[in-house]
Amino acid sequence: MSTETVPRWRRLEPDERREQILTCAIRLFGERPYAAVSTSDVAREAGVARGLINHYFGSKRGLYLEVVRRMVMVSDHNLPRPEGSMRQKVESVVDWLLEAISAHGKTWVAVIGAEGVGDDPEVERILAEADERAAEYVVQVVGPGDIESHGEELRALIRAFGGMVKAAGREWITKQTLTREQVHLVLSRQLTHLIGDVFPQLRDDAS
Amino acid sequence: MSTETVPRWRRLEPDERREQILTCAIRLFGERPYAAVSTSDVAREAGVARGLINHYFGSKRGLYLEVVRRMVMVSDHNLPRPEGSMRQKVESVVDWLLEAISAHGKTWVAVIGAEGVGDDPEVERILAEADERAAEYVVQVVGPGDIESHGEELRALIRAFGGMVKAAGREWITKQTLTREQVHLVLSRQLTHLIGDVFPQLRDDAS
DNA sequence: CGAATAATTGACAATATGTCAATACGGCGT
DNA sequence: ACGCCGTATTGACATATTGTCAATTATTCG
Repeated sequence: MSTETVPRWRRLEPDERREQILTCAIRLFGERPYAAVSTSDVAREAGVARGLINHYFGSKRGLYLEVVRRMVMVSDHNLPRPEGSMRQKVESVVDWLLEAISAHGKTWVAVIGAEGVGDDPEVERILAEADERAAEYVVQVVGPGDIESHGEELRALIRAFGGMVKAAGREWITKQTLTREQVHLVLSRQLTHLIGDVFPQLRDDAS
Repeated sequence: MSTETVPRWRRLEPDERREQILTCAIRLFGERPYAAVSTSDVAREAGVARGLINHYFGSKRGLYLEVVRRMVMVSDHNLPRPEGSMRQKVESVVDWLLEAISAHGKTWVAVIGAEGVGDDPEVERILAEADERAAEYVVQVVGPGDIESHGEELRALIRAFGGMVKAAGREWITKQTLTREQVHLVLSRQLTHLIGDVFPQLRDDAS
């Protein structure tokens, strides 16, 4: 006769439990808009009590912010530092950008997709930081050597270019109106033109 | 002795009341994220009972969608049809884009600002339609005459370019890292390059 | 001036979120 | 093996928010 008492719930390490809840939250927030996902949904999905979510993330908003952070975070490691001609470097950078996009795939689209009205300052900050990092990397690789001055303008240009990268990514991934090769061509050419022609003129005008 | 009975509330025409509520909603949703705006807030702001919001817009989400629509809607009227050289036409189109942006100002930024994770299909649809209209207009003005074929690719390119327009707009309006003149220069040059050099090559490659 | 119409209200029910004391899992020492 | 203890986890409670709808009242029309 089995006197084994089966535990009603498993006790996990905080980091572990946090991660598990976060995984479920990422999926649900990726499928439905914020308001359509209740903390009960997340709790049920994770198989835990709803209160545990508040214990680990404070509030629903806290959980949401963590999801956003996790989704846009890019590991600073193994960032390639391509060498060679400008053309080669540009193509490498664009390749890296597209790779980052396809890696996240559908999830990525949900992240950068416009929810519409109502910009949450904190969300804004997280996304802005991710954009800034990507821009910084691009500048490091394909930027001209002499950016002691007007470096801020250059980064601003690259961030603006980043908007085109995202939009082109949507055309490729979700709308499928462009192939990856086409997107690669367009972004490479545009970036080359931006760095080689537009930025110099902008710099000269400002002098 | 005044026997005048002052009415507790004014009775407005449905269109009028709808508009009034919508105005308040636009302001509030522009200031705070969706979840941080309660229908009670909107009702209080408009000086009406909360139930009236549901009467006119069905649900909070319905009100929100209406706000989004109103914010991204561009009147199809008085769209300029600039003539002249390609350079002039491009500059006119870019001017129009920037004008549309500055008209809405801060509000506009909130609209196209990424809320983060969780793409509402309906919101997505509204924004996509607005983008499509803008792209169509740009193609009509600065597109090459012979777009009987590859017109879809061209519109896709312009929509991608639209992403850069928005991002550049943010740099100008909110971050103030670029001036309007600088943004104008960048977008004009990039659009010219896109239409004149990139698209032809893309078309030839696909032939 | 009185009745009809419809805009508007306010109360009610259902659902979602945040809080916290009580509970029970599981490691640790004996 | 066994019981103790730290703490991960629960579950109930209080509050806030949303949607519904019959009752109310401002306004129009004869």
